[in-house]
Amino acid sequence: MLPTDDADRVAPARHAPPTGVLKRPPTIKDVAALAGTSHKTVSRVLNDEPNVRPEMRARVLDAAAALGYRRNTAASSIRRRDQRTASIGLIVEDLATAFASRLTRVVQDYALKRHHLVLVGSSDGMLDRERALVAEFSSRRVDGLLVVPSGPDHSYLEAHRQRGTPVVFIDRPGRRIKADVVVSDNEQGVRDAVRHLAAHGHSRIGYLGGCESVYTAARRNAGYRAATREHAGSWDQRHIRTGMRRSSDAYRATLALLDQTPAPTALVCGNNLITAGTLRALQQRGLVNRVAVVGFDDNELAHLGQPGLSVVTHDIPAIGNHAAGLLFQRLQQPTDCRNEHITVPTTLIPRPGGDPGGLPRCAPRERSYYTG
Amino acid sequence: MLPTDDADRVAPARHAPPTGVLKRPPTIKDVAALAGTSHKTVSRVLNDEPNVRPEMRARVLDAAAALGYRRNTAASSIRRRDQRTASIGLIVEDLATAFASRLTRVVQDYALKRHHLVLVGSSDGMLDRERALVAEFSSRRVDGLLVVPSGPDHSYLEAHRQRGTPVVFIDRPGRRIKADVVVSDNEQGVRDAVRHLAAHGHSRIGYLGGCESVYTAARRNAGYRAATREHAGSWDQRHIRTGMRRSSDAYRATLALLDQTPAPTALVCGNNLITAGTLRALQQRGLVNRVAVVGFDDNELAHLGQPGLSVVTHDIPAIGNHAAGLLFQRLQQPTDCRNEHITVPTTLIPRPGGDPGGLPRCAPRERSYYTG
DNA sequence: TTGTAAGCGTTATCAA
DNA sequence: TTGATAACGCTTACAA
Repeated sequence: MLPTDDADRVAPARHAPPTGVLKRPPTIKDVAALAGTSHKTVSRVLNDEPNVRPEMRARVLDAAAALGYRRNTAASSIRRRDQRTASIGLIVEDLATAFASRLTRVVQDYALKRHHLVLVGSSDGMLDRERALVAEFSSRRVDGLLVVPSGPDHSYLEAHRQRGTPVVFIDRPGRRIKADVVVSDNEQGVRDAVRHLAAHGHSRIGYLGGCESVYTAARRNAGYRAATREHAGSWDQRHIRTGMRRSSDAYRATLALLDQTPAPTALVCGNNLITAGTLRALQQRGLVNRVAVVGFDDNELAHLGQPGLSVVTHDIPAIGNHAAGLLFQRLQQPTDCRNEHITVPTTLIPRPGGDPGGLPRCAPRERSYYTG
Repeated sequence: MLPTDDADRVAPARHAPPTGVLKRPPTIKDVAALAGTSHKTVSRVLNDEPNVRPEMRARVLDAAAALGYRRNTAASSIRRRDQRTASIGLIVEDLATAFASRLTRVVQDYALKRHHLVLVGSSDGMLDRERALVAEFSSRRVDGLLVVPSGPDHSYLEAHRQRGTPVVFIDRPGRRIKADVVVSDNEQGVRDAVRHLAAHGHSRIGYLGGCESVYTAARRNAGYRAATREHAGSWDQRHIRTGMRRSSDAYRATLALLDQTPAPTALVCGNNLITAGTLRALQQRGLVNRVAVVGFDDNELAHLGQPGLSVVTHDIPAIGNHAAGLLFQRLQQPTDCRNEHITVPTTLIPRPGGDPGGLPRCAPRERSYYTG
């Protein structure tokens, strides 16, 4: 390229060019030229540094606006002392799920208020995908990481922390590493569900839960056992089934529970997949409004007023805000090394089956659907 | 800082240091020092440039691995000729919705295969938020933009295009600007719904639609009118209601339709909010299995085998892949300026109410729920 | 095949 | 209050 690097410019720099005539994004040098000052002064203005005459400041801002100037954050971050990129990484299991997308939305809103951007990735529950995403985010020099962890070992994140990238786990703790974590109160959630059903006169309350190897499932299963102990004597061990992986597992298990004598009059489901299978089974037996069901996890069905289905929901805004809050706290005070473990209460949303025609007690989330 | 910038290093550089002992991410200079070569050679290896001895290559790769080196993409992008950042921006209305999050997932997978990252933002349907997000993405120098457009004027994007950032609209065209766009075939979707109901013996098919000012709603309303013209004479104009904004509007409108004589025996709903209101009304009248309903947009209810509810769904994978495909095509051939308008067919998923106990014809999307 | 020097757009240093 | 100059981590140009 020739010494005069104006070759790719449409208008000569000496005249004030109309907006957007550059083939490439304008730089502070372009702004400086238009404002008739040095690029350092432009930098001062754009970074709200002191010691700039108001008149000069206005001239620079005008020039920047006229050119549609936007700071190149890449160039900014490599030069600045703290190397900060004003971005954080978030790894979820599957962004296409309701939990992950709502969590992401909350985190993004939190970050955007602080002029940070969120890079998101889906691990699909696979550790190698998680590590690949962390590596990708690391290339982008994210200032911090929020991770819904997958797999048996997250000690690899220790290196990132030592380099100044704080890590906060969400929904379950990382393994083989000590770090901040924000989880739902899964155990209490199931206890609330059982208590709710008992308060409505149910004495035979069945439970369908997931695998003990899954952190949240284990906590929920423990919650059911705890509730059983609380009401000792009035529960039947034959009414508990755990280890379910698919909705079809729950479908079959529900049919088996219903075939028992006496059969449970109410069922608590440990997650949405299980709820789906259980509802199919109840439908098949024509028991949809006869057997009470409390599901776990947020469920669109409940918001549409599905009769007879109550749900224990995650408080996703609280989870997201706590996690993001912890991360930004670490970003501001990198010295503080206490590992916090925050447990967020769940919410029981009752949907009594006795009033199927009524409006749902909680207004449906109008914005949770695509309405284009 | 002193001339020796090793001050913040824990181990001296002359000894091979164990992994992760730097307080900051390692640079190519760190790798070069460990491999005993120059940083240029390291760059060559990392960029797969020719003319490197295999032995040297191996030494560099070993050193990089030992240090946990990751290329700083920020530094890379500001220097490289094309200024590419290997990232694209995606603006949706609300990431917390099923449509947006599934679309985002598809786009991310497409981009990740090409080693690109996706920055996502939610406009909430507000033009000023959309512009703020575009500005933020512009600071990050995204290589291209995918936009679900909001508001009356998107000509501001012209400047970005002229600077080499291609734009592809999704779900509806941008206004006051010519650009590529990928949309669902909303009109045909409603026609399919009407045809489906007619084929099942319905002759009084009602319709509840959204506001004409909304692009997709207008197309769907037009689809119903077209279907009406196709079957001239057998339709009752009193069975169409449009302009609905909330589910409560649809709730009331449905009750009004049902109060007519003769009442419609089937209803087509223009979007999910409307479907929710309609189902509430049918529930109240005890007509859930008596009046057939076809909803528009993907709907969790349908996947759980809600009896009597069929849905017209977006083909979100096709939409996302087409949009991302168009964008990457533009990135590879910036000269090609034809504006493509791609219409993606919708899918009708029938859920006959006559077989409420049966399994859904399409397997439920097991992965579409949070199952933690 | 390898290394030196320059430069990207920005921020930091320091002199004017 | 301002600006010349260096530096960030990397890629490009070019010389060895």
